[in-house]
Amino acid sequence: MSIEVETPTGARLLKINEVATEVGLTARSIRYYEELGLLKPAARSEGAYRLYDADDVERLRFIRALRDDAGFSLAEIGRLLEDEAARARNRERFRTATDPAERRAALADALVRIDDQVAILREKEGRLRAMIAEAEGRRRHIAEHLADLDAGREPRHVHESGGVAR
Amino acid sequence: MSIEVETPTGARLLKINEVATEVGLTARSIRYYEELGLLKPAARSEGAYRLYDADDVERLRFIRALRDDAGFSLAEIGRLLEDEAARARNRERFRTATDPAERRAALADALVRIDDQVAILREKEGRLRAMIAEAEGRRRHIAEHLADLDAGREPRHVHESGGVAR
DNA sequence: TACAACCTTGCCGTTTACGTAAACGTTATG
DNA sequence: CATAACGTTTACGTAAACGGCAAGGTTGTA
Repeated sequence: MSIEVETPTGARLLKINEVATEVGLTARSIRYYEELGLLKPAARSEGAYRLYDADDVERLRFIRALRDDAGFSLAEIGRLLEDEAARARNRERFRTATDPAERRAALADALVRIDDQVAILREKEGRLRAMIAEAEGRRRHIAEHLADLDAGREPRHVHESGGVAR
Repeated sequence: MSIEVETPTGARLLKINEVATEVGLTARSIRYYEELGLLKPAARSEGAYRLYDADDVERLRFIRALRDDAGFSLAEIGRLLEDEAARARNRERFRTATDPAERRAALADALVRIDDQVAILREKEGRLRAMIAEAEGRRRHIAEHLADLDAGREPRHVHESGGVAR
């Protein structure tokens, strides 16, 4: 009996090592994330194999980026993405809603959550930019001293040899 | 006998808990960073108390920012800041150099290292910005669906309920 | 000089984020 | 239908980044 389960839209579902390769994680990490409630595979095979759809893959990619690029802890990521139970509820809520008002509400919720995510990412970006600005300040300071030296001028009061990076 | 050791420029040296409060770290963390070779206090008191100067404080602030704001591991921070032995060497090299060419070389080295730091921070910023852009893409996608719904139009093919954040 | 308030070096404990192996079930293929 | 190649759960192991003692020495002040 084949495992070739298909999603409603016809896309293939991936087994854990397939998604792992796809998104650049290990199967162990993915299972761990599930244990933490960060994501649940869209389905399980007859024999209990985890099966992931495109949406899961996207979520895993996002998790990885939040971890590697943004440097968030898994706990923070959990808060950012909300818990998996709510995700499943909202997913079903949208999929099965016959009432347009219901579907609208689900989308509106998703919008608010994304706005929160963007705000948090923007704040982090701001702090990073501040650090860069500071580092460039130190750079200018040193370059200035260097210029003074090259111009034969004596440094007035070299209070330090140049700040953090010596 | 007082501990009031003074730096060449007359500034007071701080004891570990004083710097800890100053930069927002714990004494334990600071000792751990020393153990990892991230920084060594400028001096020790007669009775072996750690004594930090303004330069150390600045370095600790930078370490903290790299950890909290940029999300680097202590190992990465170590690579970014180079090892403490080199720091001490270069510090002494600059302080004691009578020859301007020597001093120039020390400053030039510092400049190169800061440039590296800035480049690494910039790269991180780039990845963060990419994430933000992606999140905003998702946001637009959802907003569009929402607009369609509100306009009474039927969604053409709601392949998902909205991406990562549901 | 007595003493509280700090500091020192061990050293063991804890949380996070997985790695790794055991023992066993599942799936695709010849 | 045999079997290799994958998957499952369970559980113990580990590196990173500290927290928190204990046992003792140091410092500023009364």
